Amino acid sequence: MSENQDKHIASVRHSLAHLLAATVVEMYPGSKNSIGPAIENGFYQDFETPEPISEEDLPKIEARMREKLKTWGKFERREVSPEEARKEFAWNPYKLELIEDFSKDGQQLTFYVSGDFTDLCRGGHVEDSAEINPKAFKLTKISGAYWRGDQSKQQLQRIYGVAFGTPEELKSYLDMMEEAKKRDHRKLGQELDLFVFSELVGSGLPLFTPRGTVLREELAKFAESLRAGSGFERVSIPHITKTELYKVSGHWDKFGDELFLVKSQETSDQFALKPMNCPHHNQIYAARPRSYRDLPIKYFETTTVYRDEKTGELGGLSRVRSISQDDSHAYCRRDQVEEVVGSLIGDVQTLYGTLGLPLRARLSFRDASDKYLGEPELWQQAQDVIRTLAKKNELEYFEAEGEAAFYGPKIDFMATDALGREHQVATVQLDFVQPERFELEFTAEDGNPQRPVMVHCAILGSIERFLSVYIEHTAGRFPVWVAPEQVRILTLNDDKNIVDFATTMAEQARRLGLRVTVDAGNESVGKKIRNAELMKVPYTVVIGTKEVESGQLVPRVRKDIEVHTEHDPRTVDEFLKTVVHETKSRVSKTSL
RNA sequence: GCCGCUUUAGCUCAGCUGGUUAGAGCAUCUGUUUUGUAAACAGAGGGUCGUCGGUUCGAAUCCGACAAGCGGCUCCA
Repeated sequence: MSENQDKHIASVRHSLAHLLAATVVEMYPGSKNSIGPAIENGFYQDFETPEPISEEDLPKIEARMREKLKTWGKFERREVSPEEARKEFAWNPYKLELIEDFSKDGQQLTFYVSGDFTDLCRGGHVEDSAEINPKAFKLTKISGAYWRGDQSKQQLQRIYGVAFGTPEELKSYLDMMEEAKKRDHRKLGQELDLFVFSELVGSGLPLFTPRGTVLREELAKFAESLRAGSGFERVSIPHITKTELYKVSGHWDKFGDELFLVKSQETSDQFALKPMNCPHHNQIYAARPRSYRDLPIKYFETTTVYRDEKTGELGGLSRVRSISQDDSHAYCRRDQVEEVVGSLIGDVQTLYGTLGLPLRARLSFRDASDKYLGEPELWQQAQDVIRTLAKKNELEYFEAEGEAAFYGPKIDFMATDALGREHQVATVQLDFVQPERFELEFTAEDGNPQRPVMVHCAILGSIERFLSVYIEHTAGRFPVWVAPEQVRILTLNDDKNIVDFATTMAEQARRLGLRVTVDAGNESVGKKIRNAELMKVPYTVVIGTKEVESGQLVPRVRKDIEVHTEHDPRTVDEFLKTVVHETKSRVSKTSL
């Protein structure tokens, strides 16, 4: 899309926000519109309404908008004085507040009039409302939003709409949303039996079933193997700590309200569930004197942290209160930062490359403000290193000034899923502050103590959140190496030879480390195939008299998997060997 | 946390304006059937209608509180 088209569609969306405001004010007397900009894919408008508007009212409002659009006419601009503006909007406290703000800054106030509706607005509309295609917009949802995004202020009702240049574009957008709904990881989690929530356990605390646990473990194992390859050593820490730890680290002030506190009945110490792992890992580092020769020291662990997130923000696996991380901390000398960060970037690329998720990197740097801790010279050096590595690793990247953490610059990775949606996933962060707070040291060549630089990294990030992305990306059709159930063996009937053959084959497969089940139930083959398909099992094998007699089988391969050779009959051994190979080498396309 | 909506069997959902033993499909169990690549047939079991409280002669249905779930709460006239 060209820049002009972008501009035009934004003005269409903005104009629709006006139309929406006019329609609601007309249909719900006493309503006061506040603001309504164009946003990605559409627009919204915030209202104070005497009665709550519900989702069911949207079609009515939409119909009335189309009606009004016919005679809506041109958008006419008029410059007005603050007095005039105040008079016009005496009924609307939100506009009055805006009028005060803008006129205080000496800005020229402007009205835009179209149809029978006048609004305070700085502009950016279509010239004539005939440019708005009445079939290319739709009101979608309704929600609460605070006046000026401020929790302490009046809560308004926000009505959202989507709008495009043509009905076809609208349709393809709505189809995409439909597809996203089908792939919703919460729905698939239920259908594929991956995880559950229990009211007794609490919200935001997912329980993983055997199938879901396989997913977690396979992905974590992959991340662990990359870590091992990069010289990280595994450590293990308890999930609680005295709160003292966070007072030293500085997290107490920052994370205080997200902390789950744990009370001891034995001692007077106050404990907390860990909301992050670095302070614990730091204690392992600090437990003995370190030499420059020992560095970099690299600790790694797959473990769970707990954060008391706001209940309204929880949802499925995307936002949980028990967060499993593949978390690592490397302690290194300044001259080792490049090597350490470089190898982590490589690991991130390997993992996402294997999973088929394209990456984009945001280099989050500091700006000129003084909220950042640590020597500016060290920052500069670290940011240069990051930029150099981004180039060297051929990352698709952009720099974001002011996005750095207060303790150091970082690289945030975003993955694009099969529906084109971008999700923040892996992160590599430099930290100049914690080594200081914990007084971490190593003895340098000259015998003097020095501070190490800390590098935090999570490749999967939060495993729960990653799973939500990955389930939706694959629509539950996991590659063979990740699939909770890799092979399902179906029996044609309950003939003893057939059942024995199937059972023996399953045992053999399990000894090879494969995840296999036997369906010997009293159902038609068609039904059993259907069940296997619904569970998205990659390979299904039917065992009948033919197979028992010949010892050969023709596996049924899940449709999305690309098969590189024909489905020749093959022996059980040959088949299982292929699946084992695919599992070990983490291929997603079968070679059968 | 805040606003709006939702909560009926393991799952997906019916149940009109409050009125007798709350329904269906799938799943489960039991029979029959012995099946060749996306749903065989019959029967049975299963719900204190999210929880607690209220209104009423009477509540799944109306009201309130709590819990859980869903859509949002950054985009600034």
